[in-house]
Amino acid sequence: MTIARLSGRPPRRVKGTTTLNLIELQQSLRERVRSAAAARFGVELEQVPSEVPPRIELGDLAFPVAFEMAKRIKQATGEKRNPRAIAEELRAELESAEGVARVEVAGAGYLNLFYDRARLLAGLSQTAPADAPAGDDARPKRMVEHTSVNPNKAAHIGHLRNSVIGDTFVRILRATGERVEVHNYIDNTGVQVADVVVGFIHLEGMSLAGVRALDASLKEDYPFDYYCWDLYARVGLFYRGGDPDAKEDPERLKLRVETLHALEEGGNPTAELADYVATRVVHCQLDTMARLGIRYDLLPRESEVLHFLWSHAFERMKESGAIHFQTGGKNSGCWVMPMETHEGSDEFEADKVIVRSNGTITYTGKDIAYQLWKLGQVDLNFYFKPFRADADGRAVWTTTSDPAQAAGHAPHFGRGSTVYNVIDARQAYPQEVVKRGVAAVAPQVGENSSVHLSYGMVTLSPAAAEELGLELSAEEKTRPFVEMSGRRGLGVKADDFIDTLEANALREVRERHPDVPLEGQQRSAHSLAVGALRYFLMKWTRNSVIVFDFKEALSTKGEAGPYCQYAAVRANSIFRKLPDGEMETAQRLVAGVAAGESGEAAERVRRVFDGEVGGEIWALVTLAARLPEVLAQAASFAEPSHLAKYTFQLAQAFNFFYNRDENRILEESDAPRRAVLVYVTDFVRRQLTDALATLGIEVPERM
RNA sequence: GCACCCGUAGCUCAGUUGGAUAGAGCGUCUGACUACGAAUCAGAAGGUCGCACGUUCGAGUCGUGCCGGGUGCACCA
Repeated sequence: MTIARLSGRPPRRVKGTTTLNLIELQQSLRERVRSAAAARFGVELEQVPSEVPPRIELGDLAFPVAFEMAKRIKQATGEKRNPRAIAEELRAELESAEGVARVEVAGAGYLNLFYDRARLLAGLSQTAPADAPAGDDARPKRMVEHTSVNPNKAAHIGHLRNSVIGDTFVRILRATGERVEVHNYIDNTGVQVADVVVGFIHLEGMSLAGVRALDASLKEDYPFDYYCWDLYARVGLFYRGGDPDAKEDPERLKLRVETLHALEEGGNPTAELADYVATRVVHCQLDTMARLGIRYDLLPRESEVLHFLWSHAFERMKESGAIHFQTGGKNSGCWVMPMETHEGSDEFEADKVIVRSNGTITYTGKDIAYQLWKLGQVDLNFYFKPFRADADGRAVWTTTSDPAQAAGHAPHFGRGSTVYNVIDARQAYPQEVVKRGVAAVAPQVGENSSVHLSYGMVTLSPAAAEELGLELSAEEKTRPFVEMSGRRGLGVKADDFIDTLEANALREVRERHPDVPLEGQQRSAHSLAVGALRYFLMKWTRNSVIVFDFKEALSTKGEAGPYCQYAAVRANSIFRKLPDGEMETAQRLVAGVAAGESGEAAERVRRVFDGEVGGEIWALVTLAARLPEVLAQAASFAEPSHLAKYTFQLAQAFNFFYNRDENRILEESDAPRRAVLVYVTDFVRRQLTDALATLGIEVPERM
């Protein structure tokens, strides 16, 4: 990964040249505007906003600063100044800057800057070295929790949205130089696990040995997590006495409560069976995520939060006064956290119960405890042991209550500075409670250290639901979408869907490349399937609800991952055919022009960027150069879809460039022009490849 | 009742912390392949940015009020 970092120390300069870096250039121009505003007009600008003009003809960078200044001058002196006149005065100041060819005042008072294109080309495409490798423990650590699927069934497409958002966000943070720790929380003692355990024990009459035997007998096309998926749905039906529309039978629900209690208690046969089931399902889910290149550092388990962490966190909550014991009223006998900001009423209680009157802990309570640990606010550490190794050999760790199992060489987990929880938008309120709880217990870390990375759910179009064999009620048919439901067994299983994508992609690849060995075809098909799926889940802003439709999700045309991959593949294929040494020649030429060399060659390089076609090429270069800025923005807004949109735009711009007859590289006979085209294409494919990699998408060799 | 999210082209969605002529994809129509790879490209049609006030030099973006849709407000997770 070679991505310039935006914050911290400035990017290095290449020795012996005066190559300009785009970010440095913008900084220095901003400084010029600021000092000129102060010197000529006595206006102190705290920040100098800049923007990219809507069209390349309007320039490379614009400062809409004259409007604000006119207002300030009027406020200070009462004198009315025309924004255009102000802009005119600032213009000369900017025009003399190195790397700026000219400045125009446009519209009502925009300052539009045109860069010296040929001169800047080398600097734009110069990417700073990647940041210090992880292991630098001094840097603050970002904690990202995602996936966290209940370990009682196979993951579906809705879970994938969570994982892909989380994983992409992790990649974005790392690309901007952040230190990141990734958690996948395992709720191994919750209701959902209890329900499948009820299924195994009471519907199937199995003991742990029986479950093991069953597991061993299952075939590849119907693995353990699929079995649990169906069993879980059967248990849901069982609670309702066999009628999906009936109410749950309180007598049958007693089995759930008993089981849940046994799981929380631990150290009994039911808990052992549950542990086997949950662990096996986690392995399956990890396999699914690994297909998409998603991995984790740590799998913290609820059983350890409960048995190990809770008592410490509970003490801190009590000491700090964040919670108190209720002796009367509706919540009598409970430990509650007051939520003053929330209006209470007869119907809705304002206070949030943390510990129930029967002594058990609510989900919110556990979450506050866990969150406090992640932020290093509980004076206790878990024991850790390796869970398994990833395909690349790196260990994924998990927690354990058993000191005998603890590894002596575990990494230093926890003690993060900021925690990002990827959780769906419906849990906004409980997340708010957790955030408040953490801040109440540990005011020094405050509310800002907890970020709820919320996202809308993935629902099914009625057509998709019917394709899955669901009979829709009349009411459901009128709705724009149908919610997925594990309880009803309704959902698009992640592995099934990836299989379909791979099969489709393989068919296309085989058609185009019948000579390539099957293994190579499958590799490409896999990359394309991952590209299609990850892009599909990433192209929406987090807020929007995705209505899943098979046709749309399977499409590889238009705004889709394969479109972006295709642009990179085409660029790469040019370089496969390019004579040896031509890339190096191009680099020398561009570097020479950047260093201020004059002469006929430099002049011809300059001319490449003239005119309409030249303007288009330049627009492509500046768009490609914007990747670091986009990454920084995606990171600070916590909105990975910005990167997806940018990647698509870059691919689109490249295709536009590529399709122009004037830009056919291998047929270009003018040597300097050809060199510039080679140089630009190489830069764009590198940026495109980096952008895709940050989205978790590889560029296949062929497609 | 209270809180949060959403309303932009026929459909699905972007819109860079208030900026220039509101953009994509899909769909529709018209064109371009003995290919630096057509999973592509060029072009056309398509919008009172839910409505009304307000703030501002400037509003899809900010404020207020309506209208319409979604979600949440458990001793469930």
